[in-house]
Amino acid sequence: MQHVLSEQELLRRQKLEEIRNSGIDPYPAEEFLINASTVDIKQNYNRDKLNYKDISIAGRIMSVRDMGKAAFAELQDSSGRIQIYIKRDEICPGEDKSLFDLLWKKWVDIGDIVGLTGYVFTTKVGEISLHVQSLKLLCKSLKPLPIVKTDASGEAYDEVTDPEFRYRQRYVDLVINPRVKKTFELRTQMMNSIRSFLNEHGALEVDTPVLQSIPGGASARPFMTHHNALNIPLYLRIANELYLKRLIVGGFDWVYEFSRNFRNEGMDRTHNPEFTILEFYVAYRDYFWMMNTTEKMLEAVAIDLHGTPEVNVDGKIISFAAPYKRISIYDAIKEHTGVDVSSMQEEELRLVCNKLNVQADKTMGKGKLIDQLFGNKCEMHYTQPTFIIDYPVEMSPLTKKHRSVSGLVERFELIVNGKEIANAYSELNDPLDQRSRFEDQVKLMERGDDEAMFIDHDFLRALEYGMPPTAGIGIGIDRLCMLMTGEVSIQDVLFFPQMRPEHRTENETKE
RNA sequence: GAUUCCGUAGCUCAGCCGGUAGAGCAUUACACUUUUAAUGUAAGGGUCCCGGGUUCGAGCCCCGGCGGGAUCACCA
Repeated sequence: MQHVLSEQELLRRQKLEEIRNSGIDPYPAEEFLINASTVDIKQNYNRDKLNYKDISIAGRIMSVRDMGKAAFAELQDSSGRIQIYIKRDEICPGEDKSLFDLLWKKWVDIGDIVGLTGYVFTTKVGEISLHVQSLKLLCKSLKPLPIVKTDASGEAYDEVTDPEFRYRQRYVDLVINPRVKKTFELRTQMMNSIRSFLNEHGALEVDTPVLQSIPGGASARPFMTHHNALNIPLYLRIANELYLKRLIVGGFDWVYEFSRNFRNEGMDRTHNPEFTILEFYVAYRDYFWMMNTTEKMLEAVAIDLHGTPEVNVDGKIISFAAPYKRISIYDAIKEHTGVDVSSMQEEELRLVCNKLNVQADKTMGKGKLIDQLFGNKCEMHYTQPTFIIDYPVEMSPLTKKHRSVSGLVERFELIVNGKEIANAYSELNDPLDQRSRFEDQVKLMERGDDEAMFIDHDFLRALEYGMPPTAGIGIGIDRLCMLMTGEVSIQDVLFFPQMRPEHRTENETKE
C-alpha cells in the first residue's frame, strides 16, 4: 500500500536482508517462553531479589542508549516498560562478537520485538533493570515507530496527537501512548463490572439477531443489506429491544445483552455508526424499580473502577452515588424555558418551539416537538446524573401508559454531563394498545418521518400470548465509558472509530 | 449535510512582504562497558495533501477536490 518507501523504510528492508544472510530468522516460528512481566519485576524485585535470576521477557524495543561496548535500552511488554542493560562481553562471551556488534548495534531498531533472558539488578542511579544474558530477535519491524520521549518531570516530547493518525493506525497509538491502552483496559473492566452486577442479581446474558428483517425497538434510520439465498432485504439492528421482550414472553425473568447497534445517521464526538447498548429486561418490575437498580449499578461500577463513586470528566466532578435526582420532563421544560407545555397540543407546541428558536418542521408530531424542546433547552443543564421521567405517550410507542396520569407513559431517561446515557420504561404489554401505537407510527412515516417505527407483526403475536409486566432499559455503553474514563470523544473509547477510507491511487493499491 | 480551522522530513512543529525548504527528536557513520529526553563530532533525508489558475517566480495568493478537527443540524 506504500508506493514510495522512505529512507528509513528502505534501510530497515536492507537490514532485514542482512539479518537473513547472516543465518538469523527475523520472524522465527518457535515459541519464546516468558516467565515474568516488566510490571511484575518492577513491583516485586526489591522485596524478592532471589527469584529474579533466569528471567525471560519479551517485547518491543522503545529506545536505545548505546555506550560503545554496552548499551541501555527500554523494552515494552504488554504490562509496561523496563530498562535493559546489554554488555557485549556478556552476550558474546567467546571470540565472535557479531551478536552484539551486528545484530544489536546494526540491525535491531526501535520497534523491533525481541526476547531476552538475564537477571534483574539496580543501576547506580537506582533504576531496576534487566541485565541481559541472551538476546533473540522475534520480529523485525519495517516501519519507523514515532517515538514519544518523556523527561524526568513526565513531560512528553513529540507526542503523536494527530487524531487522524491515532484513529487510523490505532495499533501505533496503543504502542506509543500508554494512556490509550489504559482507557481500553478500563472499558473492558467496566463491561466486566456490569456483567458481574447483573449475573450476581440473577440475570442471564443472551444473544439475539443482528440481521433483522424488521428493524425495531428504536426510532432511527437503519443500514440495509440483502440476503442472497433468501433474496430478501435485511437490516442491521438499530436495537435489540423487541427480541429481548420475546424472551420475557418465553419465560425468562431477567435477560441482558450487550448489543452492537448500527444507525445510518450523522457522526460526531458522541455518535459512531456502530455503537454498543446494554439492554436488559426484568419481569414483574416497573420503571421505579429500574431507576433504583440503575443508580445502584452505576454507583457499583464507578466504585469498582475508581474506588469512589466520583469521576472527573472534563474538569467536572460527577458523582454516581445513588440516589439520583428525578424530575418530570414537563417540569424540566418549565424550569428551563418558563413555559408549561403539559397541556398543549401540536400547533401550540410548534409556536412555542418557533418562539424559542427550536427547529420544528411539519413532519414532527407532538412527541417529537416536546423531545426537541427538552433536547435543545434542557438536556445540557443536567451535569449530575438525573432521571427525567414521565414522557408524553406520543414519543414512546413501546411504553406502558402511566398508571395515574393520562397522556403520559412510565418512562425515564438518565442524563449525565448533559447527554442521555440511558432510556428505560415500564414495557407496554397490552397487545392491542401496542398495535395501535405501531399504527400511529405508520401515520408519522406517511407524514415523512423517516425514523418512525415499522409494524412488527411477529412481536405483536408474541405479546398476544402474554408478556408479564416488565421493566426494560437501554444504557449507552460507549457514552458511559466516556464518563468512566474521562474521555470527551466517542472515538477515544472505540478501538477503531469509523473513518472515511484512505485515498489510494492505482499504484499504491498494488504495493 | 452547513459553517469554520487545519494538512510542510518517520514524529512534533517553524517558515517573514510571493524570491532556490528550516529546527528538535528519529535515521546513518565514528567515539564511548551503569546511561536514562544519555553525550560528543559529522552526514543523509521533502510529490510543502491532490489538481488547476494568477505571476518572471507559489509552501505562501485565487478556484476546485481529498482527508481530518471543531461548531451546528440529525441522533444515542
